[in-house]
Amino acid sequence: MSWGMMGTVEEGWRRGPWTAEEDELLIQYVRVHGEGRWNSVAKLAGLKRNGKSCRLRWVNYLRPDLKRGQITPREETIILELHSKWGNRWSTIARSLPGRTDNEIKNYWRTRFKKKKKSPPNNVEKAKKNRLLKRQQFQQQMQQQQQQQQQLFQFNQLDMKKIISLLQDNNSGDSSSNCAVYVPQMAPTTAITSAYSLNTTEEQLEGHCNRPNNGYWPDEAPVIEDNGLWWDGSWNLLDGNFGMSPATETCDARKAYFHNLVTPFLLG
DNA sequence: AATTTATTCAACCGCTGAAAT
DNA sequence: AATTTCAGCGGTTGAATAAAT
Repeated sequence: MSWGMMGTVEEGWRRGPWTAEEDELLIQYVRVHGEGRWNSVAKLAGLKRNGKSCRLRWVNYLRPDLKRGQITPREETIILELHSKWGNRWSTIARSLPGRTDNEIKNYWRTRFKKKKKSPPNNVEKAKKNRLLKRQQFQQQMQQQQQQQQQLFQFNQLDMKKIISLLQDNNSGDSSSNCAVYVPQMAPTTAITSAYSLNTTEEQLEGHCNRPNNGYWPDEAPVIEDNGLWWDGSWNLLDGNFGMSPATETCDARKAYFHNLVTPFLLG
């Protein structure tokens, strides 16, 4: 089937690129009926599109919460990291990138990171240089982020100790309370570079998906990392805020924040 | 300026699993 | 319990566009 038949009706359904009018009909439909029940769109909205096509158009293009524009370097970092963890589970990866679709992420990864099948011989050297440059830039970026993370982590550990000692002081009046404090430990550098180190080859990039040997994937929900951090937190961490209150806030405000953070972990 | 080649990405397909009948 | 319907997923295609020759 070629796009030469685009827009033709086969078995009653239109195919190919959507027109502005069709988009408007679909938007109206969702406005009235909500998402879902895609197979009734044709009947209720007067669209000659099958449910599958309608759903895809909405999910990948018309949804109001979609983020337009290019993938940012930070989003790219997340994509690479999550792909190294989950492989081609695009929808899982997309859940950690609000406003981005699995299709978008899949296309992005495939066009930028998937090994090229063939390069014209005279371009081989040029391509190699470009790749090396990009890899070095990526490595440099990662190192900067790691340094930031380490600094923040050290700083936050100090802060955390102060808060904990304050809390323990507060509780010391009650000798019967046997408090145990859970302090989340974080590896100084999360494994963002795990699959993308300086020596990473493109072959490794393509086949680096570290699926467990037992062939069984960990729980899909991309919520909690091994080190106990949430991905939301990781984004903030990359922002340099470590999932905390903004840098402009006072130390007291941060302590209050930490108090709230730590209190749930106080046992006893 | 014209042609060829490479890249991007919207939209499709087949498949799977869950829910409904 | 078996069948059908539906939503969602990942892989693939090919038109449009950009870059190279």
